[in-house]
Amino acid sequence: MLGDRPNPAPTDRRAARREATKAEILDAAWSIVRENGLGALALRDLAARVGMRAPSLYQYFASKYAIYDAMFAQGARAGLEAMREIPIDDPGAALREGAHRFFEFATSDPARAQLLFQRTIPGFVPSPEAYATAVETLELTRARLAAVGITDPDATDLWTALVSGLVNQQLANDPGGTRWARLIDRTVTMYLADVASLPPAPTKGKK
Amino acid sequence: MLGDRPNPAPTDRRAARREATKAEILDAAWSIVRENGLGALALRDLAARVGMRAPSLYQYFASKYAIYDAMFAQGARAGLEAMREIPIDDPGAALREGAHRFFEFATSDPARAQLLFQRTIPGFVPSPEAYATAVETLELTRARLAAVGITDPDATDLWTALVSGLVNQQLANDPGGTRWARLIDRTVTMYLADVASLPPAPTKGKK
DNA sequence: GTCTATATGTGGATAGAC
DNA sequence: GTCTATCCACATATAGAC
Repeated sequence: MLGDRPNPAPTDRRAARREATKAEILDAAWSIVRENGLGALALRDLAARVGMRAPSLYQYFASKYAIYDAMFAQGARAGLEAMREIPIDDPGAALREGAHRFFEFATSDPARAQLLFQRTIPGFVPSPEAYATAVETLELTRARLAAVGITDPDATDLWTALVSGLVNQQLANDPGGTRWARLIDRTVTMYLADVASLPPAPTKGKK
Repeated sequence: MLGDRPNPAPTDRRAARREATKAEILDAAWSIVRENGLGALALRDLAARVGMRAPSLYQYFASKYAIYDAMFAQGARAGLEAMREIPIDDPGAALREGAHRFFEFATSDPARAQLLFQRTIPGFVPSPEAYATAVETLELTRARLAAVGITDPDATDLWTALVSGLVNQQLANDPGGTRWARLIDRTVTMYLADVASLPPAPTKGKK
């Protein structure tokens, strides 16, 4: 039996090296995508950036979609972390801070936003695992709203529409600028006034 | 000189036939795009739908981008027409009707919305002529807001953010549903209250 | 004049040599 | 584990049949 396994436990070493290479590939993918747009990711270019030929990438990712999926997971994780640990001073402040952080997260990297929030790559659908992180972020937002006393589903949907609207207009019509960023506080104030003016909305039962 | 021009004036006939074929191609392109997504437009498929081979399309459009551009122009024209002739009963009603019409226009055809409002095809930029129609629609909205007494640029930007936010959330998270459509009236009311509560904003001069 | 046949270049992806 | 060679689908361009 001696010598049957020439590598007693180098498995973790291999795995670590492998993970490092995958990370390197993903970094290169992000740089391409940020430079030339999300749709401009070509495996040949990507391979060249990490000193490989295109087919070698298939040792690390099963397909181009798998690369997009890993990028989606990274982006979603970054978004979740950006939204974590917001100090709650008063009702309005927490929401305001949340809006600012999300806006900053989304507009600071247009390519990432396109990957996460628009379904723009033909045929690409994020895997359940990758998507779970995105859902977690939404849950966190929901919880934050609830902490402020907002539990009405309509009010929650309205909130997401407001924030996403500001982000979208900023990205589409004034990328890199502040035309819609300047409207965040006003929008939050407007939203809070609206929610306050409406009845708490009965949790169940029609009319 | 006689006989030099064997076709004295069939030019308009030819032109008419040609335009008809172009229209037929565009119709087929829309149907493909609505079925399989905006990015799924392949010239082979498109040609097959109109009984041609791919290269023949180049007799009618200089490139694939030219097809997208013609589609963009058609979409923008449809949007402009959808927003025209809104009866102005009272300030709120006109805005409300405008929001509903735009929402309906944008959400009723996701592929068209993607072409018009998201820059999703790599390398495609609408021609100035096609884009002019889209700008015209925005001007119309601006004029409608002005008719209601809203001329503050910030208030105008806020309006577009609100409407686009509702549209985006509807398309992204509940396509074909009414989850955000139901919030249009509430959003308009909220917006009008906000605009009314703020000072008219001095047209010029800082502070 | 209109379309077909054909060719080129660029993608993603796979098989097999080393 | 990385390479070369290759395949297939696609957009695109040109030559020539009808």
